[in-house]
Order: sequence, then C-alpha cells, then structure tokens
Amino acid sequence: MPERLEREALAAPALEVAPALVGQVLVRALPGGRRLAARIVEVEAYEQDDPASHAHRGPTDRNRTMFGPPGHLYVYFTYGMHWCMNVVTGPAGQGCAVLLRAGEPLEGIDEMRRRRPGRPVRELCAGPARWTRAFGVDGRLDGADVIDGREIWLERGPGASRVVAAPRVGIRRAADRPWRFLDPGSPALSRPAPPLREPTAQAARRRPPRLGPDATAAR
DNA sequence: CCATAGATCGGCT
DNA sequence: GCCGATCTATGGC
Repeated sequence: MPERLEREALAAPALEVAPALVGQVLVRALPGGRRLAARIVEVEAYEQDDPASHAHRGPTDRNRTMFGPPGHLYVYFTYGMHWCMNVVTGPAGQGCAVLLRAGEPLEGIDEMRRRRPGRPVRELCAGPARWTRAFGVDGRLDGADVIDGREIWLERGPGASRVVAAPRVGIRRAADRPWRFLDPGSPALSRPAPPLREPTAQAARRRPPRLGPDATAAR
C-alpha cells in the first residue's frame, strides 16, 4: 500500500525538510483520473529570512500560501510563461517552502510524453517548469493540500542512496547558500550533478588548495 | 557540446 | 519601468 507523508514531517524549517524530500514521491491525479508519479531528485530550500525567497518581504497576494500551514502547494508564475511548485514547510505564519526542481518519472510516462513529444523520459520532469508542465500543474493548484488532497500529494518513496548540497540555481541574492539538495546518481537532474563538496584525499592531492579567490563553483 | 538571445507578463520598487 | 526560484531555438565549434 502506498503510504502518504504526514504533515508533521513538513512542519520543520525548509532547510531541514528539503534533503528529506529527496527520494520521496510526488503523485498527481489528473482530471479524469489518470495517475502520474515521479521520484523527487532535486529541490531547493527557501526560508523566510532569506533574501532569495518570495517570502522575504512578507505576505502578498502572490506568496500568501507560503505563510499558511505546512503541507500545501505554493505555485507561482514566472518569466511570463512558466509555473513552478513548492511544498510549504514550517509552522503556519513562517513563510518557508521547498521548490521541487526535478523528478524521475515513475508512472504515467505516456501521459507526460504526450505533452512533450520526442523528449527522453529523463527530461520530462528535469527542471521546475518542465515538471509542472508534465504534471499539469498551474495556478489553480496553488494552496492544494499535498497531505490529504486528491489532486496532488506526497508518498513515501524509495529514498536516495546519496543526497548532496549545492548552490541554488538562477538567483542573485544569497547565491552562496548551498540550499539545493539532489541525488547525484539520478539521470533526471535539471543539470549535471555538481562536483562533490568534500573532495576525496586523492582529488585534494591533484588540485591543492590555493591562496586567494578560487573561481571553481559547484555547478 | 557550449553560449547566447528571445519569449512574455505579473509583481513589485 | 524593471526583472524574474525558466526554457527553448539557434548558431558556432
């Protein structure tokens, strides 16, 4: 029997919930009943006291859902054409959330591919806006309950053999915070896995630390 | 493979 | 008016 996640698991800071969501499963029941599912392989944490977060300047009409109770979907529109989805975390009133950036398609692949003819399976949900498109998620699902809801919800998944941290993508403020979490073994990431943050002794020998700025970034 | 430009519009300064 | 928690097409190597 598929087991849904519990709301308490999301009632913690986004920074804590984010790595735990990697390896869980997002399920979508389309209007008409078809079921889509993907294993979460890449997410980003956004805290309230976080210059990169929509919640940073307090509640507005757009970000209202972020300030509500945990376990709901915060969906926003950007770049004039894309939808992105987050899972709201933390206590009500807090304004923190986890952006769902990439997933590995598990069920309903034909239905996803119908929306993206000619795409390899690993690319169908590899990117926050690709994923909402594949799953038929838009602003109408803003605020949906991902614990007890019937349109989209979270189930216990197989987990991930590893979860690594990396800088978040596409932001300017607080760009140095390594608040993106991903399964480096997944073929469905939104971009290739970054270099390991803690290099092996062998790698350290090959590329010794330098004095002064190091241009190498984990991307 | 990589880099760059263009799309396209709501939210906020 | 500016600019995004992005993606795709295109053109170069």
